[in-house]
Amino acid sequence: MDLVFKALADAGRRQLLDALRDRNGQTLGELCEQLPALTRQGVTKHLRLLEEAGLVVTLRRGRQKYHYLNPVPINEIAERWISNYEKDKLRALSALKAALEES
Amino acid sequence: MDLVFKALADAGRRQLLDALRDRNGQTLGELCEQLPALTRQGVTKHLRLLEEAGLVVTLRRGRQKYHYLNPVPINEIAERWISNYEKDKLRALSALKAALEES
DNA sequence: TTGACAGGCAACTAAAAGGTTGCCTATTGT
DNA sequence: ACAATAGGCAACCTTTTAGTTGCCTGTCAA
Repeated sequence: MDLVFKALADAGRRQLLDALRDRNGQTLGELCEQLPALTRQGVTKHLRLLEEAGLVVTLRRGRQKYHYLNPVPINEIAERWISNYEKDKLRALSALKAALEES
Repeated sequence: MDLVFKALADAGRRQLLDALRDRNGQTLGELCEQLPALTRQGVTKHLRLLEEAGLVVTLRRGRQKYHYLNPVPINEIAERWISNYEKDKLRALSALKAALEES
């Protein structure tokens, strides 16, 4: 769990998660194209952390490595924090927000 | 939003949030008792980050400072990640499963 | 009004994290 | 077979972050 929070703490890694959300199963090279600010090795490091945190699952095939988003740990965060922290109030809040946006 | 992730990345800060969840409105001194591993100044630093992230709201009265948990940013995380990721969750999982089974 | 209590500020140290360069391995296509 | 492609590993540098110590400010109560 600690690893998940650490992994989410970096903007570059969140960007990688976003990239995988937009298109799942990308290779390292493809992901690098979407983070031009970093070198390939930099991206590799981020992906390793994401993988260790269980947020990304990889599949090596031939000389490419495909990366897949695993949403389960994020879901677990929600379970922990949201359910603990005034779930009722928040439900009321988002209900109110939805109601307001509806009109 | 970046600050929220950074703030949540540290185990000590999450511990502080837990302490406030268990009993809201604690003073710095009270919070220090629950983190005996840290000095008062260390706890102060953590609380400042939590406050900057909007996760904790404070109220100074006399010589004490009361700390209150603000669950809204955590809810926003959930809104962002869960709603986005949850939506794709089944698709991602089945894509992953299909990819794994293909080989 | 003075001492004790609650907390704040600043400088410093140590450890961790982000990022790079350079080189190595394995796979694929010609 | 060999050149090109996809990625991995390790050493290194730099910045950030966690934590400390030391001292200062404001408030309350005797």
